[in-house]
Amino acid sequence: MVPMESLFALPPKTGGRGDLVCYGCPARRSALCSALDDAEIHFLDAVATRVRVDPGQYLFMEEDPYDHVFNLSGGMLMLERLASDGRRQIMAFTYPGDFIGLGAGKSYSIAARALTPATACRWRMRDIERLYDSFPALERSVREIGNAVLAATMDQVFVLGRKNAMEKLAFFILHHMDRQERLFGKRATVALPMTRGDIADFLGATVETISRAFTRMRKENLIRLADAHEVEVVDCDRLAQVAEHFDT
Amino acid sequence: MVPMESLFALPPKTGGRGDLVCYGCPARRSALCSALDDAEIHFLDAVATRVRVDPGQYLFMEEDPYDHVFNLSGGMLMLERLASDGRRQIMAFTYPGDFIGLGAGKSYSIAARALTPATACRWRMRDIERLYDSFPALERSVREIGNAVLAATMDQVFVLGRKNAMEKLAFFILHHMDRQERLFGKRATVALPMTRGDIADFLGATVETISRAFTRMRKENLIRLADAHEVEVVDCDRLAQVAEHFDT
DNA sequence: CGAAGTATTGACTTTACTCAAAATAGGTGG
DNA sequence: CCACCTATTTTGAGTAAAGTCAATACTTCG
Repeated sequence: MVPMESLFALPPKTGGRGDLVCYGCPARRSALCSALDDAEIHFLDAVATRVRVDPGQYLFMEEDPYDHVFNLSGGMLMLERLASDGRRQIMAFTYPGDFIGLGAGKSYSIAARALTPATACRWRMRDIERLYDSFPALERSVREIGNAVLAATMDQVFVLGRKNAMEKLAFFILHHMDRQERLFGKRATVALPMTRGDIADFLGATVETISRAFTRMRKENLIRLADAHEVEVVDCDRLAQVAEHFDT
Repeated sequence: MVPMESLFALPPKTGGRGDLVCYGCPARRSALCSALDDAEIHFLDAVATRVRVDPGQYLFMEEDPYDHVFNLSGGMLMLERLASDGRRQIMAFTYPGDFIGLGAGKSYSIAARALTPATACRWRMRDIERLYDSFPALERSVREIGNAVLAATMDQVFVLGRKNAMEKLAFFILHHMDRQERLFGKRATVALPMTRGDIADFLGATVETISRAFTRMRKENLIRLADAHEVEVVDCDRLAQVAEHFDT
């Protein structure tokens, strides 16, 4: 079994080619950075700050003034919203290459918290907006990222509004399998570094319901669990069917 | 009681000033169109088609090729997603001035269906994208609209994932009160032209649960119902408290 | 090794769903 | 304008899925 840590490895401090960190960055081909070519990327690099967050720590919190955007280069974050009475909703789990900081208003409406050790590039909104003027492709990329994030959020709305516990969890596992295949290639297991509570707060359920759904999937031989955070999908097609429709 | 129809009145066929429909359009100050001034707006007008949809009819459907965007000028639409087994999730109810057509991929991921008689401006995506090159402010507007829509969709995620029936409905009524106040000014009642079933499919519940929540709010004197589609909010602050937290 | 956090399981409760029926509203044609 | 038909809304009664509370097992990490 490949240790999960290795999947979310942090990027090297220096690039492989030339002198720019960007050249060797695992997020170089991400939706944001790929908008600029190797000749242009140093404009983005010049106004970037590299930040690092340890598990459990926040990249930003809900009330922080909304004046920076980020591109995750290594590790995994979760974007969460907390209500005054303690109820929590997780909006997304983010992977290397993901752009973070889409929003409106004067403060963030979500907090970004590290699930694994993570590194990100940070830009002041003002600097990014100035770059939009020089590189329209950059603004186009951000707009398209926004469209993709919106589409994913609408998927989540459907799942939360209209799916039961088994369907929700099947959707969740398949989503992460897909993301991890794209990033790391096909592998034996799906890594789920978040807790059962985190999954519950993403899917609009309770820890117990999620735990029972895992157990049920295991018993019905849809998945195998090496440990709580390593899921082997036994029958992908059948799991996809479950995600589509499951009745008792 | 002001008839609901009048709120969603369709725009006049010709503008009030000059020869451009845009000049007299109720959506002239909308997030999209206000990106261009009176001198520039004719570039947008030149490639626009005006379309009209009757209640129950579709502006576009889920499978249609995704190659047009719209700006609603009059009436109300709902954006809905349908699953193969008949389950439906409504993503939004749109008001005059709303931009419609944010998304990703080759076909729409939602359908847009008229709730009242509605009119909209339609543009081919290709034409709009060409205008982005000449008017960066237009692309900026669309990007910002996307951010606002994403924020609203995240609110919906929280509501669906973490709120009970009474909280959901309180949130829903207050949302539409707010939108209608902004558009039409403060008025005695909130117009809800959609059916109970539509509300249920927006809030991730059933018709019966929504109907019972309305009845309960009426009995607790939070609202009064002239008829099923005209809600008078008796105590706005208390309704806001209910939206925040309600227990039995 | 012990402590703390996390995960699972069990027993019971509750909220919302389902099915069914009655009441109400809306629209059409006579 | 009224009667009838249909769709919508409301209400009731019973059920089921998920929530709550509590105990136990398992991990991780100092």
